Amino acid sequence: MGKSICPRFEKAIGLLSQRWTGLIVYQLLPGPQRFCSIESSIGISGRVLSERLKDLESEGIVNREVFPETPVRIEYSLTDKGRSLEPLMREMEKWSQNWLEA
Amino acid sequence: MGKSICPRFEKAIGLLSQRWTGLIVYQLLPGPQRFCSIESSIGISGRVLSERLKDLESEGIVNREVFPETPVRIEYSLTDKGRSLEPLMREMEKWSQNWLEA
DNA sequence: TATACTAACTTACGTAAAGTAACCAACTAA
DNA sequence: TTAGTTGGTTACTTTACGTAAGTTAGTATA
Repeated sequence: MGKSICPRFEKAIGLLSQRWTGLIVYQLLPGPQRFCSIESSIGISGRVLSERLKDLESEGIVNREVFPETPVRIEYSLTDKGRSLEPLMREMEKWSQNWLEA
Repeated sequence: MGKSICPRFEKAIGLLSQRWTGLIVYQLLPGPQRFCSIESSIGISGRVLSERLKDLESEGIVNREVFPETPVRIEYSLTDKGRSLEPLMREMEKWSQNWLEA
């Protein structure tokens, strides 16, 4: 009954508590990457990566750019909204360094 | 192949990208809460809440204390490790305020 | 001409995680 | 004796995810 949580916060945590979403954003922080590169670097399946990238694009967090080369190159990058998640990611890095063991 | 992500970071993001984990921690930030209170405040099912609280306890993030009253009262609270997630939660709050619509 | 190669997906199918609802144990109050 | 409380668990259904094969478009090779 006492659902007193801010709906914006709930949406944010809903986004980032979806499997892989955080890692995809983290992986794009240094710069644009293509599909196969993200796929192999974080170990996600192509099926789910495709799904996540569409979600993130529709949320305005990720941008998709097509380069009609051969074979086609498609680059995914963070929008301003996506890059603004960097402080959060840095906090996560800090926490993991301070509180988790190697 | 290029799995260059720090294993500690991967573990952290693995924890927080499990559904409900973030909301449970967030809900415990102000202080101890009992099972039914967490359940109703975030809208999680009892089955999964029970599962998550066990996980979080075994990760040293949440503490479980039994008060043998009638009916029994069980309080869940954050450990130091759990409370250390507060900066991350605050960043999430900030981001949601700045970038998501109501 | 036919076969093969690449990137970026999509489809079909099986397994794992989560939601729903009913039930249980222990204790007390009516 | 019946009912009510908290903090669960169990059985079952639905949704999410993983795996592997197939698709499309545009070359390049034999």
